[in-house]
Amino acid sequence: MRALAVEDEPRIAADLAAALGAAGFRVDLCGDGEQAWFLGDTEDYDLIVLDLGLPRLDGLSVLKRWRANGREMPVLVLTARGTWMERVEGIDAGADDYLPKPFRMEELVARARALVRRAAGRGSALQTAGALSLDANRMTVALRGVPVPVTALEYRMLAYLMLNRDRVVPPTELLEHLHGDDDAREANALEALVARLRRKLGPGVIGTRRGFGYFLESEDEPA
Amino acid sequence: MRALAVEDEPRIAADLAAALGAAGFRVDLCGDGEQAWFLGDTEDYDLIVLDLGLPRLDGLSVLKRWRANGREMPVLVLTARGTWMERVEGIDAGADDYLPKPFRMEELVARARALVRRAAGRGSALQTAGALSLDANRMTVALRGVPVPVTALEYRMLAYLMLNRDRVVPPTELLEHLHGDDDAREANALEALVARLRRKLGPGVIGTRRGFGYFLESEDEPA
DNA sequence: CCGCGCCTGACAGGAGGCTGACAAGCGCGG
DNA sequence: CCGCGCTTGTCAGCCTCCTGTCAGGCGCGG
Repeated sequence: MRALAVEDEPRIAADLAAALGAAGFRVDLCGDGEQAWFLGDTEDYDLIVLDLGLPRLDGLSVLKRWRANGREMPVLVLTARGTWMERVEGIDAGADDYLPKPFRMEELVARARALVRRAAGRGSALQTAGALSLDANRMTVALRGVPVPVTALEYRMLAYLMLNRDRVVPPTELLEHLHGDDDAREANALEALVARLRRKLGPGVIGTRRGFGYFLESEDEPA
Repeated sequence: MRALAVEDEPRIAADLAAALGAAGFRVDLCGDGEQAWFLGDTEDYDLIVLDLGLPRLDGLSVLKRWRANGREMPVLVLTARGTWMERVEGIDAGADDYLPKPFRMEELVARARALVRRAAGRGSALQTAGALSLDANRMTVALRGVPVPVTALEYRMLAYLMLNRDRVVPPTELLEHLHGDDDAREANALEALVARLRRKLGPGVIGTRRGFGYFLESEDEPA
């Protein structure tokens, strides 16, 4: 678990390093805005504690640059200037949490842990098959990274096919999974569902094995 | 949260009352030094905003008497004569913060909050998602920095969604969290709650994934 | 070339979700 | 102790979007 502490005041920096270190982080220290920006942009940190008052490059600018470059690591912002405007700016710049000085070290560590915990829960629920990817957390579907709007039923169908990839799933099994077994529906309902999905996803995603059922295509095999 | 505003100029006094009131304080007004001293000495305020130029008894003297009597409440001093010497005097007299006239009301409110927070012995903890920010200590909600009045139940709902950001939360889970699991409520109660919150927060904050649940929108993804 | 299986567009019924109104519960102040 | 306002669950109506059904057409396999 790596952490970067950006703080120009040596005493506070030392305290930060000690507290985060005791909490199990491997801590890098940095007291300069430009260096902080470089480190955060090139290294992989699990957490960054960022003071706003920095030499050479302001903390808010550093944060904005990171976010502009797509860096998503959790950032905990510290500031002595706890005015209303500062807060709004910090939030807009993409801070995940905010702590005004003075603060108790225990609280910072607690908040840092919460941030890391939250970040860990992100994005791990992604399943992919070919160009298709499902996010089980957000219940969303993306094709080649482009989000595709799907309904609840459509999503469940894709999820089931994803679960049974490299296998042809019979229509009866799909219907049974999508609805209660007791519910009797015409086979055409499934076909309509597949048709609607194919219209959204395009060809080469859901394949048909005539007489057997449906399956997810691997996409890399030339049609 | 009670506040006392000591200011003899009626227009400024009215502005103070309005701003502090909007910030969640219950405000007492007072334009007289002796009365201010009496109030501050006998009532329990969480914050006092004190103008220095007062009739009958000077603001600094009032402040000194309070401190001499062991009154520890946070005092924010206002003065038109914003010289350096004045400031030192104010701090020596026991002021916790100092604001020269003219000032922006937002800054006064921000400093007032900071004082109250500091007096409470802990820093405020902000969590943000998109344009939304929650203050876990004060149980307040702000949208793009603008405070939004929410009820306790509404706050808990937002807090739970914030805790599970980047995830669609099923209605059953939300209901279970908001009330005891044993408590059986109609699903419509949740919908009504969401509707009321959306009326306060506007669109683009609480999203719906039909058939799955609710989630906090990240501000840039239009579902 | 034939037939069956699958696909597709259109459509209507219905479920899920939204909203305004209302009333009971609750705390707070007088 | 009473009254008032705020909060919140419930209800009914409405609206949107989903989804099953139907009819017809295409195409693969024989």
